[in-house]
Amino acid sequence: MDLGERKKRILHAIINDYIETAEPVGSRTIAKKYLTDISPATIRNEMADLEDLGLLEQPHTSAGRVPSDKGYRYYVDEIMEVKYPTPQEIERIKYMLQITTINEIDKIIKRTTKLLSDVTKYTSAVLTPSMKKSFIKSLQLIKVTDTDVVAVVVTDTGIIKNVVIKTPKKVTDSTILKLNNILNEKLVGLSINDIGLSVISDIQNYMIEYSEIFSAVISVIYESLKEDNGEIYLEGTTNIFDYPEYDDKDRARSFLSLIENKELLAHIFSESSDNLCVSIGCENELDKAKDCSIVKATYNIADKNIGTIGIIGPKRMDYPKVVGVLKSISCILTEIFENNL
Amino acid sequence: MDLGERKKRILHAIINDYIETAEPVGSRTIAKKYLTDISPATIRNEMADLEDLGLLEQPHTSAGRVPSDKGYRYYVDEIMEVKYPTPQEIERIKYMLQITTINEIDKIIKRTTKLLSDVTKYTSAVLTPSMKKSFIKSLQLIKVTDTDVVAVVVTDTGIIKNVVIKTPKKVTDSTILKLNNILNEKLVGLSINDIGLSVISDIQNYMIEYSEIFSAVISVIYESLKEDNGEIYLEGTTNIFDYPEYDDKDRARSFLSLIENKELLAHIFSESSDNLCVSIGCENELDKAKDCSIVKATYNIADKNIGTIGIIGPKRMDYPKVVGVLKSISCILTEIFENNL
DNA sequence: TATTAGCACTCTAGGAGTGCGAGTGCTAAT
DNA sequence: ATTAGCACTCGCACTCCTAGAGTGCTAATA
Repeated sequence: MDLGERKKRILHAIINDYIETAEPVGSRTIAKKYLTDISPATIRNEMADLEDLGLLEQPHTSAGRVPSDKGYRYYVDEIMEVKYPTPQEIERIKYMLQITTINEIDKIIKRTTKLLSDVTKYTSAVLTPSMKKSFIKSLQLIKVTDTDVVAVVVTDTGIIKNVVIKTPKKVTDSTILKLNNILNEKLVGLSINDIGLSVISDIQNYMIEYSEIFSAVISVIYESLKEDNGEIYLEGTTNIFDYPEYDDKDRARSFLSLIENKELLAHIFSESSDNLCVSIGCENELDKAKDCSIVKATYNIADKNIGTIGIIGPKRMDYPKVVGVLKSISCILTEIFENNL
Repeated sequence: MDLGERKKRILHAIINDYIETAEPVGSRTIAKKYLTDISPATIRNEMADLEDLGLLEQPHTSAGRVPSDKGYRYYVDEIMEVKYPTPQEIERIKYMLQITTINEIDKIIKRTTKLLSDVTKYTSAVLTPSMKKSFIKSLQLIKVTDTDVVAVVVTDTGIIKNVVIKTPKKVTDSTILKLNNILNEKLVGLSINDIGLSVISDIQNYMIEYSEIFSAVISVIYESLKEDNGEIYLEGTTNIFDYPEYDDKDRARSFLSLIENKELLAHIFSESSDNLCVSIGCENELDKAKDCSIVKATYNIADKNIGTIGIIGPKRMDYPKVVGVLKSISCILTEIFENNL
């Protein structure tokens, strides 16, 4: 759909103004503030056209116009220019994320989340890599007591996971050593999805004498890894109160209850087809998310497109800025993880 | 302060009614609904007395009375009878918390949090044990790559913590083995607070040949454990929207921003002097918590009074129920951890 | 033919005015 | 000591009204 230059300019102006003021925009405002070369009357005619096309909406007769979901979509796809952070800002971001005495992925992720919400003033969410897409880099059993064993799994994506195992009978150091050797030999390099019955029964052949302990160990490890979908970190959840569209109690509640449900969020943020993805209002699958917008970008660990960072906010969102920030920060993250793993 | 039987009954009735309805309570209501043997006029006189004593407040002339913080305090200390869950409910709670294939403390804690908010309809918070109060039960280094080592610390309180260490030069398996042996021998049984310069330099004598790697390892482990204050889990954060006192946007915001700050919450919940503690309104140190009430109880792991479960809600809280539930569940938790560690 | 000025019309937000109901405190009677 | 009665207070909800913002249409203009 090509609108023609003037309609684009008008739509652009309306969306800019609405994003800034949260008030329906009238023709006079546009003519005065943005397009002094066109008269209000002309703008009115164009606005009526844009409304017919479904890009604008009128809350009621005699109110100004408000962008529709479709209008925002057109704006994001065809009109807006992404506002990237300045080189200075980029440097500052890198500085804030990188300096850390203890180089844990978790820490960097948490800081990123905070940074995102600070910079954008919206709610930010970051999803850590899921076990499922990772390969096992190391698997070690640690004997804590005679019947308590902890399995420590380290992946190529830097996740470290502990699994507590209560063994059905006492284990000795030498049993642990033996199990360790065989588990390492057989499982290192595999992904969770690769571990199936065939692999397990294959290993079982090697350890008939420990079969009882082995079964306990492997099933617990397997279950525990399988159910790992990555973790969600959130920041700036109360930022929505700054936006008048959430003055309404029910809206605020529905937004916050969406955000409270970590499984739901993990789901929303995990299905990352594109490197950057903007979902506006009704484009969101979930009913609860139908009056907000979600922008998400992926970052890489171990060359895999594996984690997601994102922003949840009102549809009236500063898309150019949010998209710019997310793109930049996802690149920075990828870069940091490249150098640190 | 002894009020006399009638005043107590009246205060009791007012608080009950106010907790139920959230509306200022008038003398007529009391006479009709609760104390049919006394006339409204008498109740009015008594109410005036109670107001003089600072136990009741009047939002404005010609409105009913509302309990003051002091009034709630008197109610909690002198009047209310704790409502414990029924034996059937206790059984159900035990059932819900205990059945778990993978016996991780984390899981039980998360379920407890959810359960608390489901049962009480308020916001619940659970604080996991802090490293600081725990003793090291096992400390193992795992070599992941030539320069990446993971230290796994297991405590008597069941916390498992991973510390990622980048060594300044390559380490061999035998170095790891040696370090492991010495660290275990020297540190197991100590608490984090016990680890000081003297202990560290003592160990250092044993490993002059590895001093470089050792320094890296010990400092990272020490820093990482030292900063661990336990983690906060929250559930039911949107429950406050059910309570009309939070219809007001600013109140809701201030409540939610209190809740958003995990460090603050951890602080509030960590200073547990008593086994059960009720803080009403102004009794809370933090300004942001001045218009809500916090009830918390401690649970034990390894015979140490170490974790906290709690409820945050409006001052108009169902104290008898909340106190009963918290007392019961903290006992159940202690019991579960006794049998499982 | 595209643009614009003018104008009648529509609709909402917000303020003023009003009556009702709930509740109180005081006084006098029981 | 308790209670009935009554005058008084105050907030809430309701209605009414106006001002203001914005539209769409029509006729004039470039």
